[in-house]
Amino acid sequence: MTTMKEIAEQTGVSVSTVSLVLNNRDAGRVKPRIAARVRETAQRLGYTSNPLARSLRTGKTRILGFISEEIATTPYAGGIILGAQDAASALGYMLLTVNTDGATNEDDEIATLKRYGVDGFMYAKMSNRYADVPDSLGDYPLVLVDATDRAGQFPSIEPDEFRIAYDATARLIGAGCERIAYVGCSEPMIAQDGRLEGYRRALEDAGRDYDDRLVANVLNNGPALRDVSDLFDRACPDGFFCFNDARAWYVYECAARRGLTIGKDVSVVGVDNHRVFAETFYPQLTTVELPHYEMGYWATCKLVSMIEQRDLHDLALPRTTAPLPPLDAPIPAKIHCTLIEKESVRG
Amino acid sequence: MTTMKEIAEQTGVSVSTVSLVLNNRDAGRVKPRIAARVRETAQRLGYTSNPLARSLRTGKTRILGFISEEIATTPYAGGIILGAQDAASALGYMLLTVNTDGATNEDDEIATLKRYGVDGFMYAKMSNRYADVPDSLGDYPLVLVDATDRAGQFPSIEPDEFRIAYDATARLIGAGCERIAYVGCSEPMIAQDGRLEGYRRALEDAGRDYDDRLVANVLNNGPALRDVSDLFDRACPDGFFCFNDARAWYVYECAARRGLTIGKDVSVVGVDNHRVFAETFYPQLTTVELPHYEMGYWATCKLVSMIEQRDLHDLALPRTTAPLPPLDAPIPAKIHCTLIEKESVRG
DNA sequence: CTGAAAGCGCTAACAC
DNA sequence: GTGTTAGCGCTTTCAG
Repeated sequence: MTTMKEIAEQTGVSVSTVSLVLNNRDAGRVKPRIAARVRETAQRLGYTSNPLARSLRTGKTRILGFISEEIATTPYAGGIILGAQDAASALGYMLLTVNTDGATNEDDEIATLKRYGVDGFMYAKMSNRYADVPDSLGDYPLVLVDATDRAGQFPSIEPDEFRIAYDATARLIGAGCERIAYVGCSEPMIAQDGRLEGYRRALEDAGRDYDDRLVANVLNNGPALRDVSDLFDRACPDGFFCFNDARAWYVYECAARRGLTIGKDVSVVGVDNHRVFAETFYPQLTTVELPHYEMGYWATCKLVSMIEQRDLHDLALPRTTAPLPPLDAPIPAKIHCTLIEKESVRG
Repeated sequence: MTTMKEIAEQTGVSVSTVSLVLNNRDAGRVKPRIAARVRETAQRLGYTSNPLARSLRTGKTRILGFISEEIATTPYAGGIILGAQDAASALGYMLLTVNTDGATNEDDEIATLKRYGVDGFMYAKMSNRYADVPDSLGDYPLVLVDATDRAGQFPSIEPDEFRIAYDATARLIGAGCERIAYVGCSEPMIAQDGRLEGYRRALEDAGRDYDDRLVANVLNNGPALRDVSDLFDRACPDGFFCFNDARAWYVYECAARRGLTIGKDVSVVGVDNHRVFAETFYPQLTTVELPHYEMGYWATCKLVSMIEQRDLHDLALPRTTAPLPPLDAPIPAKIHCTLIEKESVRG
């Protein structure tokens, strides 16, 4: 690793001059000719800055702490982290990712991240819910991902749950379904509340009555299969909007047991259906892919914008081949899905 | 953040003394009484070391670089990372995780990790295969995870593929299956080669002939379903060993279309079957859970042992509630699965 | 315009 | 036994 000192020696200038030039603070301070020579040697020697040494003076490490509680329990955590990493990489940051199982070790992990000098934190949940931000995070720049701060103190990046459900239900209506069911989640959370409301509103806007006999909110466990089975028996739905892939699987299973074919006898729109299913077994299936990657990406941009006091939308410099959809605009999923940004109250 | 300087001032000693004490290098160098007072103020002020400042002198950051190529494309990446993080945390390290999509940005990401001063690297694949280690990693401590270095230069932590298949097949034999099929992967890789061999050997050890009409090696795509379907038709298997969950799903689907019940008409042992399936729909199913968490955990221990020149098995200090299985010994899965450690040739 | 000097928090020779 | 000193790589006054 070449250092500024080496560049200074080889160019015949002082370290301070090198520092000025290489940080682009040389306008009107260093002679262009000298600056050029410095840059040239830096180039030649393949200089890259040592962010750790820099941080000792500046107090900024360009490291971001990413806190997630269920990295291992869902297949979708990866998407968020990937997006966050790409954005961080494009913006010259690194991600220090930690996992907290419940709240037991959370404060420890946060303390460790602080020791490593992170400039800010992302606090990610794997399904949109209200979250209590640990006190220890209070004095740092912080963005919530797929969650909302219950206290309204911190900004967040989350999917537009209402619209997901509204669009999904509208599509089922458009497909000619008469009895559209919603298989939701019985835990209260933003994702569930927003989607139930979107489902209801889409029905009402189409001049139909909301009928709670068509709704089954279940957990992801044994009794769920029976509950969904009951839903089939009591309401004979011909269309299903499913909260997530696990819920959709109950529907597939119940349909299979009744000899009903997905895409022919019953229509299904699910959120985050596992690709193997959607593509291989049920090509008729309509899926809404939650914008995990985009959430991670935008959350990182947001966080960096807070840290550097820059405008959020100046920061979107995707390095990925596919263009990143703007916040609050349709993103490329099989059904439009919108990302929303919630500002903090105090913001 | 309190510094050594503050501790020194408050205790009335010099910074060097504080440093000696707090690094436990005070034996016979600092008076016990003084050492005790230093420790006491450190405690009182809640001192935690600044690893970045330390690294400037020592050249060691206690940061590990974790390189993975498909963090987002498989639900299992999380398990490996989680295990790696837990081990790192227990050993006083942090993980800097980067994702490389193919080889395009790999060298960039590696360079960045080096700039951040990582002490060593883990290079993880998401299914056991031969890997070409990038040259840029050559001069660092390195452990491969779920992969083997093609050049045999670097150590690796991987599952015992042969034994997975051997045990799975033996279980099917024990369950009374007469015509046991293997639904494998048509890409050549360690996982596939080892499992096919384990399957074959288990049959032979039971005095049966290997019959390639009972084997269908497929990709995870459209034609796969037809190939598995053909397997059903040509060989009428009553037992299946499946390479992974995607392969198992083809079997479920084919069985369902023929009115066959899993666990009654056909027995299935699959690797990494998705939990929702295994537990909710097919409780009769036997699954082999790959030890993802353990791989990440042991790989980290191995890497740290190389960095610190300590014995690997002194390092296993699991912080998790469940005890971590030793290397090369049965681990708690529904079928025993063994982890093996491959030493580097030069090691 | 450029360089010398101080210092971020810490470690490690080397004096005393 | 303990303190002084120098220095890791970098930024940032402040002289000149």
